[in-house]
Amino acid sequence: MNSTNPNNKFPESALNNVFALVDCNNFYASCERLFNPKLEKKPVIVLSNNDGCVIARSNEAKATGIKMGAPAFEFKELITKHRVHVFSSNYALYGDISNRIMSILYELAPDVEVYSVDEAFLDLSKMKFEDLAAFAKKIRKTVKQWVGVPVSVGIGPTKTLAKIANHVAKKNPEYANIVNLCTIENTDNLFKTIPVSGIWGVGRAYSNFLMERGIHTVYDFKKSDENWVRKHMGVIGQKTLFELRGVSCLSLEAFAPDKKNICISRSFGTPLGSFEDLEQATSTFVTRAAEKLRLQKSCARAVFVFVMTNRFSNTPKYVNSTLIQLPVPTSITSEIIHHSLKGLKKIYRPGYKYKKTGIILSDLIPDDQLQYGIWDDLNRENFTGLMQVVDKINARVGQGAVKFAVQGTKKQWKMHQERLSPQYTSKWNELLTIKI
DNA sequence: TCTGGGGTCCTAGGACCC
DNA sequence: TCTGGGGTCCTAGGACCC
Repeated sequence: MNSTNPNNKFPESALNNVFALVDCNNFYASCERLFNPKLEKKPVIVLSNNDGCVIARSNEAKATGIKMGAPAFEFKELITKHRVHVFSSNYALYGDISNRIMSILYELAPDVEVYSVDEAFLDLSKMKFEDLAAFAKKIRKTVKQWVGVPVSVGIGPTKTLAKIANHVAKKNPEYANIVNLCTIENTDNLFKTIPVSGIWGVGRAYSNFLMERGIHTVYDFKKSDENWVRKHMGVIGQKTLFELRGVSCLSLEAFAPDKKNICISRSFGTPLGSFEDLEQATSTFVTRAAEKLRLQKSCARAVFVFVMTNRFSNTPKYVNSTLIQLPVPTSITSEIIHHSLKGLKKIYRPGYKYKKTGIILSDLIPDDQLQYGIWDDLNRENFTGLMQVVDKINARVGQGAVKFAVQGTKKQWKMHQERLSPQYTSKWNELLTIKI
């Protein structure tokens, strides 16, 4: 390992830090409720693409026994029996609601790290200790009042502890969605009641590993030997251990770094057999990925293309992929499509029913560090200008307003979304109308 | 019938070099 | 009869997150 790797170093002590984690309660389900108040107190679930798996559940839905991440068809009976309201995922809606919530947090707190669509860390180190509880209440109240989504707030001296605090706040109604570990007398007693799997950074594999060795709770893990943890869980596990002991190893990252890979992939509603259909899907994926690429002002040096048949069915299976080095780092959609389709041709085999394909743009570099090849005969300036115009039109008129011919118009590969709610906040013709 | 999508980081081990 | 050692780079795979 590189000796300059900063990951080996821990601050001596960081007890003066205070972090908060603000996390939306059952976010997607709460978003669906916003425009549909009849759903209050009713079980609500949201499904993944193609209406496949359960990816969000209201508390009432959790109580019915519907499992997170499991295929929806396994719960058909429960859904009917408990009259669960089912929605296809509506990412345009959730993204917009998320932006509104985050902008409130930016307004209320000095330093914010948007960690995911429904979570943000706040650095409250500069805030007076006695003001923390009131501040957490203010966050909850403001977000609820201005946007309508309930949130939970966990506070602690490290990010990992703030995560745990949030976990406790959500699981135990008596805390009313706010837990501040800094003011709890004996956190060890609390930690004895939380399973080790509740720790941020301890997933399924590690929690099985730990439980087999008698480490069942957060408390057990916190008391584990540092070197043993380092040996079996690497530097990340060691950091987690330190964080649980109150030593801050993970700082607030206010600025999201550029992506190192950009991936677009989809499962198809109906499996595809023909090359033309896959070609249309693949070029559409490249188009979206290249938009994202240009948004962060990067160019890709390679593109990875993959295809696969349904891994669950008994039909003939085929999985293949190819990595294509682009002759010149580029963000020009047509150029990346050209190379991707060459790759697709290489791995396509007729006779299979393809369930999923995708592309990954990789080896990304900032677009101001380009080195053009000597034999490059493409007029890059013209194409870059064209891309800017296309991006502008699509941003204004709507995604896909201007397309490449190869993307086709039939969209054979479209998803199943039988229970999609309207884009209440981001499409003019789907705005909510209220009759008075 | 029906099983998501998009990311990151770390580590071990092989290739290669001197 | 002998068969080094240290370093870098790359990749695949495994872990995690939401």
